[in-house]
Amino acid sequence: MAQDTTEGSLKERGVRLTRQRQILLELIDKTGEHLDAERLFQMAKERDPKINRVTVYRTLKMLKSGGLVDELDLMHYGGDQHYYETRLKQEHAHIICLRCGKVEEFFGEPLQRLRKQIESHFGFQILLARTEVGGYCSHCQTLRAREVEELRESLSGGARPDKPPARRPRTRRS
Amino acid sequence: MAQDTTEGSLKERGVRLTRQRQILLELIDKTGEHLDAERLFQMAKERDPKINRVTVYRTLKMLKSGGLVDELDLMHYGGDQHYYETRLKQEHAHIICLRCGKVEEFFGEPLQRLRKQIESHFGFQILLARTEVGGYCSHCQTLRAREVEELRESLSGGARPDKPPARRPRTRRS
DNA sequence: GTTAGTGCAAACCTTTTGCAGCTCT
DNA sequence: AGAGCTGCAAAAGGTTTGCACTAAC
Repeated sequence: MAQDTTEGSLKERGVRLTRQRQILLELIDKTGEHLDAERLFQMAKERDPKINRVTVYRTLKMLKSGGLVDELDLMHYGGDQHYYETRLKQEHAHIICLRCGKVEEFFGEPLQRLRKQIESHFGFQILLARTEVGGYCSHCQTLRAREVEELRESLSGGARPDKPPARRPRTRRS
Repeated sequence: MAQDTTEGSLKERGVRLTRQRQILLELIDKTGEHLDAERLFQMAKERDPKINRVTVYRTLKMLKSGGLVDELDLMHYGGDQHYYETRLKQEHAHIICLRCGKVEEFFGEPLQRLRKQIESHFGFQILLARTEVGGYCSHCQTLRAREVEELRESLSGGARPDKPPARRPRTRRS
């Protein structure tokens, strides 16, 4: 019987529910984080060591074009990969702290208002929407101010001219 | 004398205004389209055949981290590259037709409202914001309906099971 | 039994990096 | 003069593709 999940939605369309897809769907639906393909692959490998990275990409592509997941890039914090999340949740914006990387979700009504304005203003039929916001979270604002101050001091002291923003180092593959 | 442009802003920071940068800045500031790195490179090459693709990437990176341009991806219509635009304009959302590729810009006040809500709700300091919307423009909605109908007919006729969405073919480089 | 889906290897596109030489200021 | 920038070549990261084999229905 088709459940009220991504899995159910696929069954109805006659998409085959392979073991690999079951694993991936459960990870995407039940994991509370925003996963990128590589991370998803690593997690899936724990349940099926034989699973291939390509299968992850193909599954994500299928889910995306089927409107079952949304693709984000979280302002490219951490690199150029894409992140994925189910569409089971209500529409929301993503708020990314550019210093600590924390991601918040915003569900307020201004989003629906914006959506409706766009639809009526252009006579546009919206299929996907995505709002991403980058900046400093309340916690990092003070820390950031301190960093800037220290930077200024070290400059007059004659030290390094600039500090690259904290980025996740590019991951090398096995 | 520093003009009220991206160029002026760079001079004030002591960034060198090389010939290459002048070309790129003018293209970005004055071109009405959303350019990706490759396109920008091709256009720049017409004015300076010696210019290198790497210089384009480095300039874009510098402008982005300096807050002088915004980076978009227009819902990955046309591929995985990024698009760039000056920040001289007021904040706006991008509306992309997934069928014809046309990009509209939305400047309405719901955007400011959304921004303020997010700032006050999380105590967040916004540095960048980006809203991208994909769907069908008013013109393509009817055409799309017709396509779906034709697809249905051809299916019962026993023809091809699916039609890949119209995508710009991946460009091979010289 | 069919046909969609998988794994593997190799390709692809976009972007970044190291380094020697050039050029703005 | 000298730090900052460029060009070139080469690499990296993320993703896609071709093809023979496997497994879901």
